[in-house]
Amino acid sequence: MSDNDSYRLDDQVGFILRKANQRHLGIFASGLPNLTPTQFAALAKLHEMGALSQNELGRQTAMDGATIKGVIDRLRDRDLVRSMPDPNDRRRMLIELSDEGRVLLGESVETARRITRQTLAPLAPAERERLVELLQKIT
Amino acid sequence: MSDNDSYRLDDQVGFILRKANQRHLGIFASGLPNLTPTQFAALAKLHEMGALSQNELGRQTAMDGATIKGVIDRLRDRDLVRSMPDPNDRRRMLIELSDEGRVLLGESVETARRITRQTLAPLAPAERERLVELLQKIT
DNA sequence: GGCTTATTGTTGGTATGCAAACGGATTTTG
DNA sequence: CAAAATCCGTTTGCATACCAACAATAAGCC
Repeated sequence: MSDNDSYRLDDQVGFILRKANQRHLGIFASGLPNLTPTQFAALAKLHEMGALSQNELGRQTAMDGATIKGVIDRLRDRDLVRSMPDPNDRRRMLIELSDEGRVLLGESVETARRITRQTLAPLAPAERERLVELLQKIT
Repeated sequence: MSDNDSYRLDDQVGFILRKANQRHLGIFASGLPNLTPTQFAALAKLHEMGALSQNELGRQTAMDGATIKGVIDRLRDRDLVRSMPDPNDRRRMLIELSDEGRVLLGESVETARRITRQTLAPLAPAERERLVELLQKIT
């Protein structure tokens, strides 16, 4: 039945997805060396939505509780975000952008746009929309 | 100039790429719980190409030297691969599939195919080829 | 041959990322 | 209202990932 020799790793979507992601991470690291993609995502979401609980910020940025905690810890160590207990729910920590975080984000957004363009540079304009569309569908 | 409020994280290809990859990793972990995607990639490449040096295997599977080392160490601990010094180049370690590794790979390939199908399930057949094609281009 | 350069594998450091378990707080439900 | 279920943040353990630095070896060049 199953012909093992016909399985080519390089044709598998998971492998290609991992490589595409790798390339993007490289571009990101070159463009914004002092912010990781997840750290930037957290700052960007806080700017979009205002103060959020830690777990809620994790959901908005596709990180589980254990991961978002480390990200927030490192951002707080650099004074890019502040955290304070939610007065309405004693389980929650409210996370908000600091002034420094807002400034850094502002300085970084244009570069972030360029990173997106650079990642999609090998594609024709119509293909770029198509790729994003297809990726959205499998998410 | 740059309107910060028009930057939406959810539209950025890097963020979507990360989420798509996350979904695939979840599917993979459900289907093949005792093998990570990178471990499977290493076994599959060794089957495709025969014995390889450690670094060369890393290049074939898109892992840098530090990463492939850990993967090989864990595979060797489980006797899925063997490693031996290359007689022609004393810097190199030759890595090859063990019989156990070959058996496990054989048992896993059909599931791996299913994982690929499942990852692409939300797409129509024509879209699946298109997505893989576009991802290849940005790699 | 000898010198420079490149390659190979290793180590240490930092940062995701997920699972599982936990105590505390809140919400749901009977 | 009390018990059960859920949610919150935290910790631990494991496995990628990349970078930078390093020693040993090999390859290239004059």
